[in-house]
Amino acid sequence: MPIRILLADDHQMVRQGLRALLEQEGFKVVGEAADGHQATRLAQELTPDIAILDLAMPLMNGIGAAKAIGQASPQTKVVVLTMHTEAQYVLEALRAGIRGYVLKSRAAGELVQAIREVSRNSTFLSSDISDTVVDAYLNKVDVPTDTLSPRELQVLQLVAEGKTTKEVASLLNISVKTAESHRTRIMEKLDIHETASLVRYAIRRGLVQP
Amino acid sequence: MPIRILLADDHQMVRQGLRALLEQEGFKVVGEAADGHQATRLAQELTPDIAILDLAMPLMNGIGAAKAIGQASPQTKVVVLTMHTEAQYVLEALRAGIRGYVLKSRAAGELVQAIREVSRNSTFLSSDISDTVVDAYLNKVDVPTDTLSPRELQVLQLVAEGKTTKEVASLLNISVKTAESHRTRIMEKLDIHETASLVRYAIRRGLVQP
DNA sequence: TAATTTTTAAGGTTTTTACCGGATTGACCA
DNA sequence: TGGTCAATCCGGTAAAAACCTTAAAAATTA
Repeated sequence: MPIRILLADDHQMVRQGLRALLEQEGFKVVGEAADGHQATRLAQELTPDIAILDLAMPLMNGIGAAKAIGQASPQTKVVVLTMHTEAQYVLEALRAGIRGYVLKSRAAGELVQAIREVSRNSTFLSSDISDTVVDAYLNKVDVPTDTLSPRELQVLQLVAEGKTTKEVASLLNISVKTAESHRTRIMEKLDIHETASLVRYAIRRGLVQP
Repeated sequence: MPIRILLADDHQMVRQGLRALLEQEGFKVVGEAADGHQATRLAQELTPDIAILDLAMPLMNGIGAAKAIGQASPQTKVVVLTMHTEAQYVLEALRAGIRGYVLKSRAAGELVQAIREVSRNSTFLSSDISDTVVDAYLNKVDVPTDTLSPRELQVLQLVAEGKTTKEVASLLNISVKTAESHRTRIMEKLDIHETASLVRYAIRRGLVQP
């Protein structure tokens, strides 16, 4: 029985390319998602063996999606596929429970290898990921953590993407007032008082692309 | 005789995926490049019919590569493949002599269509490209793009720094209304509709630090 | 279990934006 | 030299968004 895969990347063209590559290798791509929300919903519905998640996605980024999928479909193992080599991203992903971390700058063979390793319960990190990062994770060295709650991170990402409070509310299925509350609280916590600074903060945190 | 294609994108995995898709369609990918320099060299060496260029590449970006290829291999037609929908990217690309502009967020079919159109000397723009840009292009109207006036750049920077419109006005010794109309005009020019996107644009332009 | 944080929400107020308009200056061009 | 156009400037009004305060389930943690 082929390994069943969910593919999440915000660029349809990239997804189609990856699908072609993966199907050549005998994997079965059972679903595609363009954002973290959709990925989570599809993971719950399809319970794929592997979810391949881009880190930079709108509405909900890869980290958020990894956590959500861990809840919605525990048997699904997550492989992150990204351009980011920075330690911060890797560690955050590992803490979110991902099993593989593959760089887009590497050959497709690495993704294939990652899928095979992860699906037999091992882990896989692209060869460019420094050993120090892994050490840091294993030794549980303290890295400055976000004081923001998961929900707040979600709201922050959406705000930084340019969503209005109304849009945020409807995307998260909460009232406008609640969305407002979240944003107010984020600003309080971060001691930030304008949207522009919030956007810059979100970019520094890697929640959105510049 | 199949259409001969040069593929340039800084992510090997994406290139491999696109190659798979294009070869399924009967095109012949004769070369791959990971940056603008390499793309230019290969274009000169291989004189492909079509060069597909990502805009975001190291060493030399897609625009620079498009111009260089126009010199090095005049018979090669350039199709830009990117995630950017902003007017200034599109127009800049058009001015650099590109023949197709395709968004990565669209289906691969659009890239195929673009290749066919361009290779028979037509042009192709992805359907998400704003109508105003298309109009500007079709009417050959010289629409100002990133040619923000000095005053507008000033306002943009202040806005991106988190200054309120009121603060901008007082810093520049103009009325709030004037500051507002500057910002409105900036957004018009850039085809951007929220402050958050404006901030991200300013960061990309290097006007402010993230 | 108790304490705390998170997430949710509303009512009333203030601020900002969107959209309409027009005026002036200076540069460029036919 | 008169016309055009971009840049700069400013105002009114209606709508939208943000802000302030309060608060109560729900989830987490101690």
